[in-house]
Amino acid sequence: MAKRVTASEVAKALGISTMTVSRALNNRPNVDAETRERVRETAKQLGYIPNHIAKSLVLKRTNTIGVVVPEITHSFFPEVVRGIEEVSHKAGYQIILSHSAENALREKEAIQTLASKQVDGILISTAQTVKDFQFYAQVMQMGLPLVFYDRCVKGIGASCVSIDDEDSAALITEHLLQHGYYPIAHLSGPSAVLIGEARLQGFRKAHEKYNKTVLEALIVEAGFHEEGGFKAMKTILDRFEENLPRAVVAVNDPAAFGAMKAIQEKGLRIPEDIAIVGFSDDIRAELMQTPLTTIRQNAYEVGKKAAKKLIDLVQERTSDVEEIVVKGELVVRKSCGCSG
Amino acid sequence: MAKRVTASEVAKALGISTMTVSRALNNRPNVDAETRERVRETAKQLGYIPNHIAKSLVLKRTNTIGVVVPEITHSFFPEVVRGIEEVSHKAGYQIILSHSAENALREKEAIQTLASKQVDGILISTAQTVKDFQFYAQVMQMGLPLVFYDRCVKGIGASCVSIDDEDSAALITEHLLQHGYYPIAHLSGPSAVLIGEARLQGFRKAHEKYNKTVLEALIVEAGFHEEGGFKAMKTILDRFEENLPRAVVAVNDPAAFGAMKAIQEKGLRIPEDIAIVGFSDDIRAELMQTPLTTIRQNAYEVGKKAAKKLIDLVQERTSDVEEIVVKGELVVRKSCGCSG
DNA sequence: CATATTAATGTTAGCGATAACATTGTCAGG
DNA sequence: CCTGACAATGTTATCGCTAACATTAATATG
Repeated sequence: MAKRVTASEVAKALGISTMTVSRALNNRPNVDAETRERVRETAKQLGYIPNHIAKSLVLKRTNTIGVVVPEITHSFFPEVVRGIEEVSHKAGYQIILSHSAENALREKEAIQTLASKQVDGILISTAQTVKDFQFYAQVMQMGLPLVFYDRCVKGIGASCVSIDDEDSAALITEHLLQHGYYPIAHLSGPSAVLIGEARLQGFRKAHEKYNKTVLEALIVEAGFHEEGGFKAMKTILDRFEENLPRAVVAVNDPAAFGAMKAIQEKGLRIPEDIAIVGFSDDIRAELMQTPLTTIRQNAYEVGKKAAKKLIDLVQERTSDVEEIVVKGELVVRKSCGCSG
Repeated sequence: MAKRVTASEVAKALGISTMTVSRALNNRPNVDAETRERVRETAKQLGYIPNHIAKSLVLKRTNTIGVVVPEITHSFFPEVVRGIEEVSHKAGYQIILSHSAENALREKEAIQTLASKQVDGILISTAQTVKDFQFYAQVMQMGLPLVFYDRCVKGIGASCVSIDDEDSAALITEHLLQHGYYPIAHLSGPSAVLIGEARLQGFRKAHEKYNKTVLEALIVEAGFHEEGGFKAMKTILDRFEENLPRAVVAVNDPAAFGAMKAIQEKGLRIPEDIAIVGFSDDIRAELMQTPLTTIRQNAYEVGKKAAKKLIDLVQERTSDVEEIVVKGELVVRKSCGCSG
């Protein structure tokens, strides 16, 4: 590697001390205006690039934050990253991106590597396989600020930015109830996953608000994927052939897509015979033959808020533990039959 | 920040020198097996995390590569990043992700910041507004390896990994010619952009191969977006009402979507009246009413190959300048009417 | 048994920057 | 003209680690 120009070389070229060069380039006071100018010029001419590594070693601050993403491809996360990058960039921070690939071990390694690289803070969305939440607490005890986004771990004193799943699920369910749909089926997520649980809670909450009974038999576990949605919906269609629900709330869009297929295969019309809504505004939602009513999750906003919170912590502008919620937005399309 | 445990504290705890600790933890030879074990144990017990910043300062190597992405949201790039991350991670490198947002100035700043942070190399896809290619050359002269991905800059001695646009465009055009479609229109990209140019070349090449004349009037600039495709197609439909082309090769999928809308508004059928193909396998391509025949670009592979090449350069396993090409894959769907 | 060899460990210096203190020089005020 | 105050600059030490050389102790060799 061709060696880089250092501050002391700039100093030597000008016959002054390294310290003055440092002061001049960092806009410190007590530097003669003319000296400053000469330093700047010489630095530029010699192609001086400050060595941020050396700086970091002294200052104990890297202006870098670590971001751990469980799944890069899922369109939600790139949006989050965009938000993170936007805010970080403005604040003068760079991001080191790590991919845990939903793997607890890789996630742990990633965090350690980030700590080793002395990032000023970490943004993380936990991998699905993570069991040992204690580790996060340890990291925080080391004085490394940690903020969760999207998938949060509560009770360890970490701030957290997420989509309000419960409220959003309530919102979309209310939308159906309000338009007279009842009874409503729910294709639920895997029972162990928090997100699925929250959405189910929202589904119930909406019913309470409207004084309607939730028909437990109409809650069928579908998981997060299309096939699960298809199967779950088939189960419902078969079991309640004579007494079909008027509408379906799916735990997410892919599950809804599967369900729509099942409904159509049965020769039923959407939304006339059965209305259906999803969750997460998958890119395909508006492209379906019958565009899907759903909840748009503002991933970009999640990223921005999480980054802002982390940087506030890093810069000790606050030390509050917050649970920040980004509201979901109801996107009404044809599949619920409410638009017009 | 709670201060971290350092190697010398581990050393002190054991009554040995820092150097021995360093050697033990880095698996250097000439360390007594028992000592090594004791060091490891004590380090673990004290919660020692090596300071990679200090290490980098000495070794002049950060095990970090910079990645500059012009556009995070476009699904192509997250896939590339996934490929980069995959290969980098395996080789023990982390990535600093920068977003140029298609802005030449931001891109330049990003590169400088990355250089300042002493990344071992940079992967970059140029922002569309970049004019000053000389800057890349300067970066390389500083001894900072640079590999372009997807959008390349030639002639400055940088390696480059890209989709073979010309061949892919030829491939999909040939597919149409082979099935008897002629004449064929082309909705081209912005004339200044290399990618568009390459695809047009491929379009021509296919015609040559089949001894067909390219009808220049049927080449209309559409740009990369839906509206442009719509307008360009309308122009063609209006101008050649009596003598419509049998098929259309769009510069990319969004342009194709716009064109499809124009065709349908005109009351024509796809593919019966006019066949159409796109480029890039947008996620929507297979979800259209008439699923779109297109070229699938293996972004993941681009990322992997680019990262591999860069790391090879960084580790001086090679110094060859290569132009690596990832082949596009023809995805035949209904819109070209050739499937069955 | 003296010396060469090697394994295990220690010591010193330095990576490139900045903090903290030290030194100069200049000018105002008595 | 001397002194105090302050601006401009320099010096030294240090961040945490590792390279390179130095030292010690143990073993081998003739």
